[in-house]
Amino acid sequence: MLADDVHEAIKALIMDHVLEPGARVSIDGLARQLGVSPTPVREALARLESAELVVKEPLRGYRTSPLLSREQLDDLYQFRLLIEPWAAARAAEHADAEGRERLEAEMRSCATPASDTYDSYKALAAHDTRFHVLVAELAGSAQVRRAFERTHCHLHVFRLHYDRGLGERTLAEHRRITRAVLDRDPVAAEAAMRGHLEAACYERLRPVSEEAGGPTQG
Amino acid sequence: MLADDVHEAIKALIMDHVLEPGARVSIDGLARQLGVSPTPVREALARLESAELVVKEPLRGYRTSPLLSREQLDDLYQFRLLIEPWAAARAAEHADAEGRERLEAEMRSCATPASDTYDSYKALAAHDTRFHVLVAELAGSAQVRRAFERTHCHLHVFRLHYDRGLGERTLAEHRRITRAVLDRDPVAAEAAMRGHLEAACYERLRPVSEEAGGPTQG
DNA sequence: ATCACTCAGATCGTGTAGGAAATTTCCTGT
DNA sequence: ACAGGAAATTTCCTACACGATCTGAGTGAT
Repeated sequence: MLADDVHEAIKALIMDHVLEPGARVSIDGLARQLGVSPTPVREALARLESAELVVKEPLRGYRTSPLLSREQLDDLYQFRLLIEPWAAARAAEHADAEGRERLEAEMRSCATPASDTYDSYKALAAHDTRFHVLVAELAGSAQVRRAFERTHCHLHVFRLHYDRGLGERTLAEHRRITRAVLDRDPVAAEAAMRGHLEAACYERLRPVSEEAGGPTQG
Repeated sequence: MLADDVHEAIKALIMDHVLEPGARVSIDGLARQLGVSPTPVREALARLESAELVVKEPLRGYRTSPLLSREQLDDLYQFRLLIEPWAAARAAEHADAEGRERLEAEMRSCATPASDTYDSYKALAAHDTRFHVLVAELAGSAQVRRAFERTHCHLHVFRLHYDRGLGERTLAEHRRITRAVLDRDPVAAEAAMRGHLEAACYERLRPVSEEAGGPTQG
């Protein structure tokens, strides 16, 4: 299916900063560049628009979504803090043997690359994406999983700064969440996920405003 | 923009049961029926696919999304219970004067029609949709609002049974939530929203399984 | 006689090519 | 330097061709 290939190609172009945030996406230009006719490009862009990866300006064409503002990133992490700790707790409660094995396999696949190359970073980011989706999946709630996926949070964070916040500490935090899930300890899983997100949030939002005391959720 | 009109037209067809759940959606058929060429129909269907209102089977066409199963409806309300009480609390904390006025206006617009006609039911359902979106909006979190809207929960519930669960009690519960928000009482707003959703949930899922005691969230 | 398989016609999704309308850009004239 | 207008680019839709899938009849086997 050509339209699907085009869809993936454009997503990759956005992911790799070839199409920068806010850049105009010419429908004919992409068609020529990819060697196809405009029709499948239109279909792909229509889907990307529903996913909010591009925005449409009638009679003027498409642009890639702009970078998240400070407030929007804050809001994004607030949302993640609302659903992901909950998902981690439910995963600890409900994950079956096959699910726990998948979680262990994901962690094994990322023993410790941690080189400083761009590719290494991308691999780690891909692991991070898979890990969080997997936790949402193990929670047994398709709604929560889809809600998480539709935030495209890794894409947004990646576009903002693809050099910060992922490293050995991320893996250590993932291991802690994994351990709690495997131990069937919902309280520990929830706390570990909350801590993981708050660490990433503070890391990325630094300097962070010192309004009131205590973390986002209390 | 023709594609936008087609998009809205198809959404309306789904909403009004003209296109039944799981029904095949012919691309050429719709084009003839709407008096346009297939291209804008394809674009509209691509967007509806991203919104999960239709599903695509490659080389075989589109179908409207199937009805929600009991488990999926349960999952949907679990998700609503996760985000909407939170949103109600944040709305009570953060809503400004203009927001509170909009909430009051929405409630005024629905004094008490409550006739038993189909149109009356549709009007009430539309109010219900607007009310819940408005609460999410007043919470100040675009992520939560979008996550809620993307569930299309009113569409799904409407398709399952468009005759149950909406009535004077719904309005009374909305009033209670509104009062708590206007009183800037987050705890009461959260509790009222939780009670509202649980009432709707139990009403719709009856007979409900009697696993353990107490409501969904504990 | 009934059932299963095969093959042909029809139907529909998919991609291409071309033309109309609108916007943007560039040039010219004041 | 600024306003007006025309050319060029681009979006958007239509019309058409190709290929795959589904439907039905017909044939053969059990």
